[in-house]
Amino acid sequence: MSLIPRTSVFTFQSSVHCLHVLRCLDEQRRTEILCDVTVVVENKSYRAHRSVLAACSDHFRSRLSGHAGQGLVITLPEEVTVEGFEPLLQFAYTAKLLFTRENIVEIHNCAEILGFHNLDKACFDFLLPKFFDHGKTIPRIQRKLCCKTKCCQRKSLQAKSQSGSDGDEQEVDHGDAEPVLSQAGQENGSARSAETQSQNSVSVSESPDACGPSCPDEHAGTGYGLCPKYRKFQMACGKERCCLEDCGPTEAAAPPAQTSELCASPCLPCTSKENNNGAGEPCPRNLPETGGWPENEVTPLVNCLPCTPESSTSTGFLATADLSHVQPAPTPSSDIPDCCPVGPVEGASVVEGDEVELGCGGIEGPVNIDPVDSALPNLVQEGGGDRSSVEREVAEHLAKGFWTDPSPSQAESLLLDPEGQAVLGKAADFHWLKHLDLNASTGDCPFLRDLGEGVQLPEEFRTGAQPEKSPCISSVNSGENSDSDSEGDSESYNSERAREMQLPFPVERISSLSRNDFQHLLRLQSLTREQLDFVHDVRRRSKNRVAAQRCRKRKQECILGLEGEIHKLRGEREQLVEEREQLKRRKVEAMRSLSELCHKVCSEATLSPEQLEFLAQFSSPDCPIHALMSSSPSPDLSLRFSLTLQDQDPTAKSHGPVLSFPDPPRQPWPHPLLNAAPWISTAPPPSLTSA
DNA sequence: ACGTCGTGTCATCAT
DNA sequence: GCATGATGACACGAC
Repeated sequence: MSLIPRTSVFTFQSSVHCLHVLRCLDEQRRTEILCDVTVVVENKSYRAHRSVLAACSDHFRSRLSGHAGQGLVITLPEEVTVEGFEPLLQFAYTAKLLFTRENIVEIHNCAEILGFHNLDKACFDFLLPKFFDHGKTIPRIQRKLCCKTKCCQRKSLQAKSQSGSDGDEQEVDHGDAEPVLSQAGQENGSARSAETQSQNSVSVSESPDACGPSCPDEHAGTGYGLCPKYRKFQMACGKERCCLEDCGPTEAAAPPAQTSELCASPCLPCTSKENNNGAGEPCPRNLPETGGWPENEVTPLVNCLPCTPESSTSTGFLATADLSHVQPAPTPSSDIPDCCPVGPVEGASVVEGDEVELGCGGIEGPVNIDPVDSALPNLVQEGGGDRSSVEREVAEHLAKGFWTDPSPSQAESLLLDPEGQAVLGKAADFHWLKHLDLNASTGDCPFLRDLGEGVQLPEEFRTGAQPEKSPCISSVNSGENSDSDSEGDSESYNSERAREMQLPFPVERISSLSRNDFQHLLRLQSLTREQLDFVHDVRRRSKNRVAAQRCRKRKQECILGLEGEIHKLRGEREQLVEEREQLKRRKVEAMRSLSELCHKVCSEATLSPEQLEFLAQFSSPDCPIHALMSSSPSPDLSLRFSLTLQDQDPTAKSHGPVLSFPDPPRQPWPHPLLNAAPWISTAPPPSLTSA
């Protein structure tokens, strides 16, 4: 069927669509298993499940209620067209709405006629003006931010870390240049084909937390699904897994709740079964009723790609559009005001069919999206030729906006290199988002609105001075919400892995249990070798993480303690220095007093030579005693007492000479002078008594 | 572009 | 021998 030649896909988050159920139902619908109703639209009939239709549409619910049996045929009103109904039917089963500028109105009408739930009116209110307002015919696709920084980190980490060292892994996991879709094709070689066919789809999940850190699909296709933090371990253990495992059968087998936890949005991972549909076939889930999307038509997004900028934007878009002829061009964004970004949209999956008119501002430049030739490597490789500014813009986005290094060479290498593609997502420069008309409030944007009340467009965007980053993406990539990413990242990743391995107990117990309890738990559970390895590794990392935190805390406390001790010692030192200066001042004062006393004694009393000599020991040179001593020398005393003047301290020089005993007096105590100097204390000095 | 900081992980050793 | 804790070293992202 001619399905939406120029298509955009918006993936709406809806709790109604249980991913798992949807997956199964859509599979059944396509294979007409358990289909109990036939819907006739115009001249076409569609097999479906009445329960699904009734759940999604008031019209169907009213018409199906009270009817039983398998042969029920419902003919829709004439107002309902195939063009409008098919996307709605697809939406009912996949929660993905594929629309184009041409059919968006038709879809809107059909949705209103059929009373489709979960197609927020605001979506149309938001989309329609974007497509048709201002007299512009350029569909504007609002991007919704979805992925979390950790996703980006992980991918970029993997991209980085795996560069050069994970060649094998890359070959296995990201051998296909199309990361977005690789998830769908990891099970077998045919998956690659599916990816190739799906390359013209841009997938973006709609919920910020739709694809959290643990979103397995983020790894899909890229093969960078491994949490970089564990890459070494994973590599060592040979556990490298691509989305094959992350988004593959294991996840499909996961309970819906878990699946939705991984990807809350209806980004349904392709199951292995789906992927086994055959080479060259896109994921059946994403296929229209005809069994596959026409080559030039849209392939719905793939699962949770949008988790990360890489997947959601760069890779997603890269995968979608055949930009092989598009070259990065220095086309200023300003040159194309209100240009609709071609890139993938967070919260909305943009699937570009072939000949998608991306022209903006009157410039209509079809971007030929060949599902077959739209391999990424061609993106920048080939020359430009005649390309519209839009194409150049797209190329610029790809070349500059999606990776850090805008240099074409590196961009090319990135495109050519699977690991490089993961790096694409690392880029936070979504400058092309400036073309979005984001003047509308977040409330007007159903995708932004889904992000929660806390999401606010930056002032630049509200005022028109739009920065390089998309408000939707910026909040995700800016790391604003990544405060608790680290641990949450690990835990979510472990949880994801635990689900993949179908661990019979919650991963939280691995690290929370005591040693005995943990071993007891392992004894109770008959785990496979892989599960045991995983469990032990999780426990080891968890313990070590806590130990490292303790260690660092102790180290930090030790540093703080040492700093405090240094501060304290410095204070003590200053106090001691001050005390020393004070003692020096007192000493000088004492010497001055003594000299004065000497002057007084010499002037008032008549002393014998012995008395003079004794006093001279404790007097300064300027004391008259010295003058008297020189006039009447006493050889005996001079022998017994050597009076020396010396500087005891460099600082003491300024205070004058100080008398001291170079040697302890050998004369036995009491000194004979004591009799001559009775005012002197009879208490022997300690030095003398000890001697 | 570069340095710093925080964190997780791994390897190693000690208990 | 194994589990666990401590710690240095490394990688990585964020700033």
